[in-house]
Amino acid sequence: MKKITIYEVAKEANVSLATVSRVINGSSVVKEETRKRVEEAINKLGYRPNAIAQGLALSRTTTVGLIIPSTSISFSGRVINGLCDVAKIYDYSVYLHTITEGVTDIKEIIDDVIKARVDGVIIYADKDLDDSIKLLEDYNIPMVVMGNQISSKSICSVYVDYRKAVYDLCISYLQKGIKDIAILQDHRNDVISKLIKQGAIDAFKQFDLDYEGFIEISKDNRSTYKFLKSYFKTHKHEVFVANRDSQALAALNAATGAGISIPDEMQLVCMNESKYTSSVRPEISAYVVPLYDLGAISMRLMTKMLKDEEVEEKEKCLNAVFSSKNTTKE
Amino acid sequence: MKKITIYEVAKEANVSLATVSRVINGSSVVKEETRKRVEEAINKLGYRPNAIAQGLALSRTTTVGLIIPSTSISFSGRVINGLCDVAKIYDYSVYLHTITEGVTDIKEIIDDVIKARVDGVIIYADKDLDDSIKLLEDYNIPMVVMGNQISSKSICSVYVDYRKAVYDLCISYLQKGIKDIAILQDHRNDVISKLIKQGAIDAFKQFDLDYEGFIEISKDNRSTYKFLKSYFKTHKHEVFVANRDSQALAALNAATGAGISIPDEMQLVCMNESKYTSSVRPEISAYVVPLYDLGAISMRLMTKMLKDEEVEEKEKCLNAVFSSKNTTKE
DNA sequence: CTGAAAGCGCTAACAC
DNA sequence: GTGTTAGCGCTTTCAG
Repeated sequence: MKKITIYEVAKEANVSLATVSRVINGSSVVKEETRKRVEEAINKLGYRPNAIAQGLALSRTTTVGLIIPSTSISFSGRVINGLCDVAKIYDYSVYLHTITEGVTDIKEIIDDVIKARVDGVIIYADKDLDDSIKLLEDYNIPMVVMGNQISSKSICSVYVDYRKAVYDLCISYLQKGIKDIAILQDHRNDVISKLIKQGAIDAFKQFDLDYEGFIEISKDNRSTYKFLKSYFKTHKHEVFVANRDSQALAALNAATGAGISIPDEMQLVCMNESKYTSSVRPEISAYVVPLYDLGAISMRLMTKMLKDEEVEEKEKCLNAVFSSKNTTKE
Repeated sequence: MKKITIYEVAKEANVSLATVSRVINGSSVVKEETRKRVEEAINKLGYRPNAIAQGLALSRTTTVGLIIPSTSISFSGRVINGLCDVAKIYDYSVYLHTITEGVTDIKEIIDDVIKARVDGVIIYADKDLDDSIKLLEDYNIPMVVMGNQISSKSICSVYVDYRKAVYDLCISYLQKGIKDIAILQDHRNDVISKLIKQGAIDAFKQFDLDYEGFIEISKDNRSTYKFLKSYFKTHKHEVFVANRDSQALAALNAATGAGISIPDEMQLVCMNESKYTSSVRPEISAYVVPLYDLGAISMRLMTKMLKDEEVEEKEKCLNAVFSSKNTTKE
């Protein structure tokens, strides 16, 4: 199948290429008859407009760059689904870039998306990405940040309010007189980890208490499980909060292994429900985070920015909903 | 930051745009001094070559389309990592497309990648994608199929030999006189599910036996867990094989719930190890599938095809390695 | 309503 | 070595 261009179509339909272009873009009023003729020619020849040439002519690519840290890609599968589905609806293409710490330099990636002349960039910010964001801001390219609360002239963000979730959680426990609430650090998700901690701090402050239940995992621990296994030999808490599903699983196993009965002696809450938190026994009580929506809404926001539609909320907050299972009481 | 083109750079450096182009592409011999001058101009102006224009001029985009069924995207996170990492090395960009059954039409997606003039397409084939593949073949566009064994002039493939894995597994059990080996169907991964079944059939044939242990899950079952829960009320097997990690977890829970002790009464094997198969207790014996490699090798293969380098193996087989944990004996 | 022609930014012969 | 120029395929005024 040789490459066939707008010229071939024009010749076949006996019109000028301008007319073909008009038909393709469904623009100005083309006489019904000519349109028919052109469309037939297009079908006959199997013509597919060259998006590259269009991009060049329009200085617009209907393409967005998606930047995701490779560490969170499995976690963000559903995010990508939502994002792509919406992109499809609005006829945008998605350029995928993963950043692997130590391997891929974020600067290079930014360079790449700039070169590719994407119309916008959507970036999943599990770490502190201020630098990169500033870099992109210089290019004045519309940007949506997922997972972080931030905004500016050309930046919107969509995030899950983990802080509030933990805040509410802690408040409800504190009201029952339960104060020994431990929160496990999550190196992989700095930003979220900090938010979660903050939520607890804020809640405790309401009760005139200082929060001191944050458990730091020193960097040299090979795995959360290993760490917790020894941790639970000497510690126990009324409530234990983990961020990632795998951390919650690790906690469940380690605690059980150490003879701590869950939920009787210790309650366990995971901040990110997944099919795995409900695939273990006991099923882990967890917050259901609207991942698909996170991606979908981010992309929708992007389309709005690109069409210069008004964006009512530049920092869109999504709520995580608590789903009580069997690692918490009542 | 206004858009700055090769012309601006040329003017700034006091050379013609051809020279700038040469410098960018590190091509022909440019006098060291002029090169310096041009590079300074580039830096000063913050010039970034327009990949779109380059693509047009070269009729080559150094871009590959990646097509992934949205159902397997979480599963394929590591695949994507491998793929992107290698893409980065060879300076290719990745166009991501997810296909959601019932929502996105595969034909539309093929249309999109054609329009985008990608240099090649990498497609993750969990279902039977013969039609789509033929469609792409018409365009004579280099293609790498992941997860399926197939090849032709313009098609290579990288796959994991699940058939052989199961074959070996069955043989080893049969040699011990264990014949009651059940394999659970996996609707989500048709192709693999069939391969796994085939492996058993082949193994049993070696012992002059017909294999009859394939468990079909009728489509109307809401979840594997629900299905197995009632299944294990009346059934029990010496060995139970599941494909996906979540199916294995479901089997573990359902069986345990039904009072079947694992591995004593029933051994359990999962065909796809994940952090979750080893996050439950007992840890599930499973095959470690080189997902990262699957993506990395596929991309590497693609770069070879695109450079017309010789491809020694058009159907590259990857091996899954059995990792014995606590749901199997010895 | 349709055609002619000037770009969009870059590459690659072909001259000089 | 470096500059000139003709495209790559499409959109978009501007005429007609």
